[in-house]
Amino acid sequence: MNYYLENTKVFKALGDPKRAMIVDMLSCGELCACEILEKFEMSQSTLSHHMKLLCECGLVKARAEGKWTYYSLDDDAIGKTKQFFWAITSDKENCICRDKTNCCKGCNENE
Amino acid sequence: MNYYLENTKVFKALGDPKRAMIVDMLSCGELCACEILEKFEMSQSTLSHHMKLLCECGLVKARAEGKWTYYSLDDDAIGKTKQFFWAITSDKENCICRDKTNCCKGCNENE
DNA sequence: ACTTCACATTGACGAATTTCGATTTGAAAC
DNA sequence: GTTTCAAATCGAAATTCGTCAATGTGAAGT
Repeated sequence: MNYYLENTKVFKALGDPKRAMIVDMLSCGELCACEILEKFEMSQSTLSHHMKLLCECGLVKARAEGKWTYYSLDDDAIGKTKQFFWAITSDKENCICRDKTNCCKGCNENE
Repeated sequence: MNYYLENTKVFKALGDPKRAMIVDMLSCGELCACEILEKFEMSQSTLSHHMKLLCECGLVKARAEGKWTYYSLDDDAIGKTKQFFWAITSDKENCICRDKTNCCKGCNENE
């Protein structure tokens, strides 16, 4: 899959203030869905949807235990995201702005 | 304005692969709109819209010079974003998950 | 003044996102 | 086996987003 498309999924997920807040809550350790839900004024189905998005972008891991689902942050994904953010905001030798080809090709494609 | 809402605007802007790519291009120095447009398959009005979003979230600065508009990254905004990302993904003493109040209040409000 | 050029703005459209209530699933408790 | 509980899934409604063609604006060139 395309480099930018893949890496921006995390940013898209963090672009919602409630999801950013959920990540903030998980940064101190694993929580189950019901514990997270207590802090918000949203329906259970809405939270479930947000958690699915956070899992799909890789930032959050889900662990089922009995009736409960425990969520926690994925350190690898966090590290990769930091790297990507650093990469696109730092000067470098082989900057794409110096790439003579039209580099938009594939920027929006799914694979 | 609310802490999360304010800081997630940058992530929302970076949630689009084309905008992330524009930031990547600007990381090596100032560029005018026409230089950016060359690299993409999008209309001029669409690019203008993307640049407006990047400016509104603070990540990009615009500088008018004659007919041209030059864009560059805002180092302060980049630093603040790194700090915010670090804050919501690192363990800390006063984690919001230990906050006994319903901390959703204001999470989605405009001020 | 008129034209041209670079860019911004407007208005419109389909696509994606956010949200909810209702329902389903799957595990535990009785 | 029935009930209960936690969470996921399924429509459906409202809103936001990405995109474009058309138009507006403001500076430079003629």
